[in-house]
Amino acid sequence: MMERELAKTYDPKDIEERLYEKWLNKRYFHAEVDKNKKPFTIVIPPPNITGQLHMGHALDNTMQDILIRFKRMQGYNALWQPGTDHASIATEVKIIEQLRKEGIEKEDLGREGFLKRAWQWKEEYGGRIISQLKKLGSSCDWERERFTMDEGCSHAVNEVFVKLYNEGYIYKGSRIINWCPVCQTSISDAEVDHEEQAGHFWHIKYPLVGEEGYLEVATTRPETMLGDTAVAVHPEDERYQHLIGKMVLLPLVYKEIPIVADAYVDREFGTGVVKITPAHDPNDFEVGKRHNLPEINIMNDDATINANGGKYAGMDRYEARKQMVKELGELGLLIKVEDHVHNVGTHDRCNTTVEPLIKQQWFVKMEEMIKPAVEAVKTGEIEIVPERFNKTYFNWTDNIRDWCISRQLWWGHRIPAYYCEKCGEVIVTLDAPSACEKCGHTQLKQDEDTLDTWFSSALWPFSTLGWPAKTEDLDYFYPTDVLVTGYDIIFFWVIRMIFSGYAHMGEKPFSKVLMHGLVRDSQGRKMSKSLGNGIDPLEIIDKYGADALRFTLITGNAPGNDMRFYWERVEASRNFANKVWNASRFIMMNLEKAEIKETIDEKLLTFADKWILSKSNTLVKEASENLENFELGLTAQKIYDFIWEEFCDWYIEMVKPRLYSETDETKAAALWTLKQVLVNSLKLLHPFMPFVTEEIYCTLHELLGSKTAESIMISDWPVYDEKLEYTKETEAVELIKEAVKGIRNVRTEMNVPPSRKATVIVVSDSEKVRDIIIDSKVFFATLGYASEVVVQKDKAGIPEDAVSAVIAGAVIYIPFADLVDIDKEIERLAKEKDRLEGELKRVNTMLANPNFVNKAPESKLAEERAKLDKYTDMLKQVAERLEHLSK
RNA sequence: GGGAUCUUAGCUCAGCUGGGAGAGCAUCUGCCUUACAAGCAGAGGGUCAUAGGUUCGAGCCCUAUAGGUCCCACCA
Repeated sequence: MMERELAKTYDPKDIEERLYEKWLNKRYFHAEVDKNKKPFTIVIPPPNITGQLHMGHALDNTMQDILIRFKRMQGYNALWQPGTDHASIATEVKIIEQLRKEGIEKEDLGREGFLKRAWQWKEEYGGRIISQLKKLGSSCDWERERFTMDEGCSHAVNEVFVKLYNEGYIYKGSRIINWCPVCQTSISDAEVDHEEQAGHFWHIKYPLVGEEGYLEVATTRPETMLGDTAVAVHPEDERYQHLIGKMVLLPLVYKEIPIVADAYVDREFGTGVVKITPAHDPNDFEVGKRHNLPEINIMNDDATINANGGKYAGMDRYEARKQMVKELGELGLLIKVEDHVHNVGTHDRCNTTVEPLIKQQWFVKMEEMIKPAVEAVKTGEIEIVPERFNKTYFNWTDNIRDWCISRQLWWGHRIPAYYCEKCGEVIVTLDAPSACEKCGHTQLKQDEDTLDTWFSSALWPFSTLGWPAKTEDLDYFYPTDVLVTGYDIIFFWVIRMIFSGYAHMGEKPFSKVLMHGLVRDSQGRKMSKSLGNGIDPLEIIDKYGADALRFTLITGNAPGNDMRFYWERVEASRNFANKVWNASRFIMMNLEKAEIKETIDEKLLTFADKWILSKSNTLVKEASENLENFELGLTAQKIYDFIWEEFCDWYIEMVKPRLYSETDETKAAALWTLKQVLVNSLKLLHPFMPFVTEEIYCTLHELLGSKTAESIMISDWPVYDEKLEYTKETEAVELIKEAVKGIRNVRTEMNVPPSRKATVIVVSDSEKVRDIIIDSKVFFATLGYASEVVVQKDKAGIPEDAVSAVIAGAVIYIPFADLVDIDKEIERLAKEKDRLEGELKRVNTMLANPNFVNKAPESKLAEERAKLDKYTDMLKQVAERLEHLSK
């Protein structure tokens, strides 16, 4: 008796949690250095501790889990290294929000107090996303879970900072950076989104000094006038050449500023005159450097005008703009205002318009460091899949600018730089120095800033394995094998990990990068909080099970493409899980009454058995290859098709008569084959649907009294076996399938219900075909509702009123007497005739073309000739029938 | 401005190196057949965006055009 009664429908709820617990308890996810095995390593893109599992995570982690489970079964020492990211700015914003609700500002708490609060927050919520990943079935080695701000990772961060500083790659400089006035911190270029906004183009008169006239300057940000230190024209612009070197009077500020010549100016655009505000525009900053112009900062950190703005001081940037435009108008200096659509930089977190400001910040010099990273992708040492993302990658690396890494935040890795309060010496060291290296003064102050959150994630592939210590883990698992992530994160993370890998490990961090797209809603929109169109993966798991969710995310989607989410697709996946469940239930119901041996004598196998074994074997080959190439969707589809169509709809149906018979001597072979193919299929499916496959696998082996098979996830991945290529048997079954389909088709067309059995007469002049039919009469009875099967060489004795199905090599007659509608039958045959004539025309045209005959490969030629014979024969049969009936 | 990508059945999408158009859902017909109605059997439905080109042969390769989506970019 079966120890566990299998329910009629698959209910994931009963099962998933129990199995996950079991996997954890058995430590199947855990990997340790084992020199006898080859490693296969994936590092997780660490989710933010602020995060809740969303569809993107679900997709990303399902893909990783599929790969890691596949490789683990293949015998690799598979390590999936998990962890979370402190998410500096995201978390800090969250905590500030929380504090505000309590009426507390972060400054009230002070740095210490705030950090204490942040750590509390991390303890409370940081594990949430991890427990959600577990619900998905992720087989991460949780014993190795890391956090970007844990001791080891922080140590790695400091080590890297000090190293790069000493090598001259990290420098502190006064440069123009992107400033978010709301978050009150600098941000990197990658964190700026460009948003097209409708704005205005103000044309303003800048009067010439010492002569009549003015220069017309157009600007989108009039308030920056307060910081103008020059106007620029193109050196070869004839309109203005004579004015170069002269002065204009800056309106409202009443200060004389020079007219400089710079090739940066586009003569064609606007008036060909540009106001230069070095402190508030990155281009102007460059121009200013070239012409030694003063940099006047006119803005406070909250984007109000500062003391340099004279009477506008204290106003918000937009308020000042309004006021200044008004005054310019009154002074008659405003020529015109045009509507103008332009790109405005906004902060990707809070959507605030970013202000370019000159600030003292820390930077990483990129020019040299990026080189190996470019080279690696160019030479294919690192392969991005799909390849088209190479362009995205190079687009960034080719235009790389120094990376601003300092942030005016508290939650994060504090920059390990110390300033002597007496002599101002900057000391960058791993441990806080007790005295100034230069003057011996003991009052030192650590830099207030923290590091960009991506600074630590850039080190993730090796910091999690113990770097900077030379650990065995590092030696064994690094470089990792594949990185799976969304294409939206190439700049932030992928590139930075790659150059960091080369810089600190002297080696690439991973060999392949597998990119995936976004999960969108059913209308193709990005899922977002503000739209409220997000779908909670946990809700899907709750309703349909993790397997269904996983399968949905993987199928029907090409690598790197975005996908739309439909509940109907989850339902279809759930239905598939249920199909697998029920097929297994059926097989086990039969197995429990029988004794199954491990191996079987090939001679006992019928041709149907050999056919399905052959098909299953082919699937093993294709699935393994496709997985190797990261074609996850294609693999899933093939497994689905095989299980549902070939195995369930055909093989299981074919095998039923043998199972129900007490005397059939091939019954054992049928059971053996069922078990064999089922186990094979479950294994192939396991990476995609880990829970249902495990449950069935264990129940099955329990039933068979096996002690060894304790979990499918540590079982061996099936291996392709040449011996299982049964070509002859496969051909035979394909013929049977054609015949059965023909019979079913004819019967349905004639509206004959399955309850009405009928004699089937198969006529073929091929002995081979006749033999196959004779051997498979039983299939005609069960699958084709035949009461009797007659096989003959010619048409002798065929009743007048028989309907017929023509297949390659045979004609199948079914005499129905009363039920046959001759007109309908003629119509049907005429349609078939048309079809065959069409096919023949195509084949004939091809074969009549000397170019085709001469140039096409021999195999293709043979194929077409075979078709010619086949269709000619079929057409002849159909035409004969038609003629016969038309009489 | 540069780049990527998409346009295939009513809907959402597959279609891997060019060799007779596929799936899921939806629609229609018949079946509660002792694994599964979350199922079974059958059917209908597509000049593969348009125009050229390469090729014996193009949904697939090349060029152009139209429309959609996305990324990057300092035109003030």
